Amino acid sequence: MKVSREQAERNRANVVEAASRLFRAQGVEGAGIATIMAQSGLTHGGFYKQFGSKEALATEACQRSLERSANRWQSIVEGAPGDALAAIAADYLSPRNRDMPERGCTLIGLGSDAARRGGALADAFREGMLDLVDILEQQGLDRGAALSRLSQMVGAMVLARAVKDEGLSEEIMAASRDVLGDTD
Amino acid sequence: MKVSREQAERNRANVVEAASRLFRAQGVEGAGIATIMAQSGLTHGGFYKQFGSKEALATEACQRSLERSANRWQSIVEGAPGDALAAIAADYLSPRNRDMPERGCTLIGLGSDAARRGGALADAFREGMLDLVDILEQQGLDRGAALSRLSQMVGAMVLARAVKDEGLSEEIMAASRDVLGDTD
DNA sequence: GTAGTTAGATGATGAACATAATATATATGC
DNA sequence: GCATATATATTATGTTCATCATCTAACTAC
Repeated sequence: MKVSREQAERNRANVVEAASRLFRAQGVEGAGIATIMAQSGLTHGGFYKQFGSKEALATEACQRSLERSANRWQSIVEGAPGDALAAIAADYLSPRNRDMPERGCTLIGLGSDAARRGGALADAFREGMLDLVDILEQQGLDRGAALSRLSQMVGAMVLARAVKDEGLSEEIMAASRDVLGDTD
Repeated sequence: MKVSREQAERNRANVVEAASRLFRAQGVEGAGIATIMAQSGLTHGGFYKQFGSKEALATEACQRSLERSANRWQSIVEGAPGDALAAIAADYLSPRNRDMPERGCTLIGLGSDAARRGGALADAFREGMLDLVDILEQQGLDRGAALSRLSQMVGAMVLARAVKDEGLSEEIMAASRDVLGDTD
């Protein structure tokens, strides 16, 4: 049944939002269209009226969630002007990011999907990542320092999530927080 | 049809080897039993005579390939006794590791699978990772430095693979090679 | 050299999947 | 208020998947 234009728009946004959460948590292959639509309160059939393909949805979801990360980082910067870089690292290397992949950083959640699937998804991934790099550079880092700092955070979170050992994972995060704490 | 004991053992090892390659390249979900068996010159049916489940195969494959990584690192150490840490980083942060995921580092290839699936696969991942950390510690790093150094390498490779942009990916790898070059 | 064991082949099962065609009900344009 | 456009539902399609039951032929042990 038809639905008001605004409702339709809201529905579409909800689908992207649900996809962003489910893809981050389970990967693009792991989450099915039907599940995503159901989580948005819709049935799977209408999907292709709104999105060209699963890939297109994944691309939009990636875009959206990296945009959110950038906003989050920006507000950390505004909240901690003195030591923004360390504050971002501390926020990133936290149990929240480790234990809630569906709300955590997309660079971790979709990194392997971008690498394997390439295409538009990888493009969105790259652009979103570069926006994060920009934020780091605005804190006085040169490009190389920004890239290596981001790599440090991403790698620590990949490992912290993978080891499934509370103590070790805390050790991993702490080690990188230490390295990133003193603004280099 | 039955096959000699040695041949059977060789077949089994081939299956693990093929699985290790395919899982790294396509993820545990992305590679099917039939494909793995076919790549080993077998049909899919006999699989469950040799392995309890796909998960069990993934665990063995993970173990095996991280063992190989440790061997590779060890031989780099022996080949470059002066600057082993930088040599390991240079070997790791290379187009070879980026462009050939099926032969590249398992921490990258199976990181998200370990995080998402947990269980025995995550255990194997953790133990294999700790063996790599040990090698770094044997080069004079304390535990924290070893963990953060490994995180740096892993994160850079995750991003270098994901961006699908030769120039940027080289920039990412170079940035981390720089940071890891001067033995800290 | 025969008996029994077993590695692997064949084929089946049922679930999940992406995609798509058609149907339906409702909102919007007139 | 009527006609039309369209957002979503229903249902279908064909594929792929992990797992498993059954069969067969060759190896090993006696």
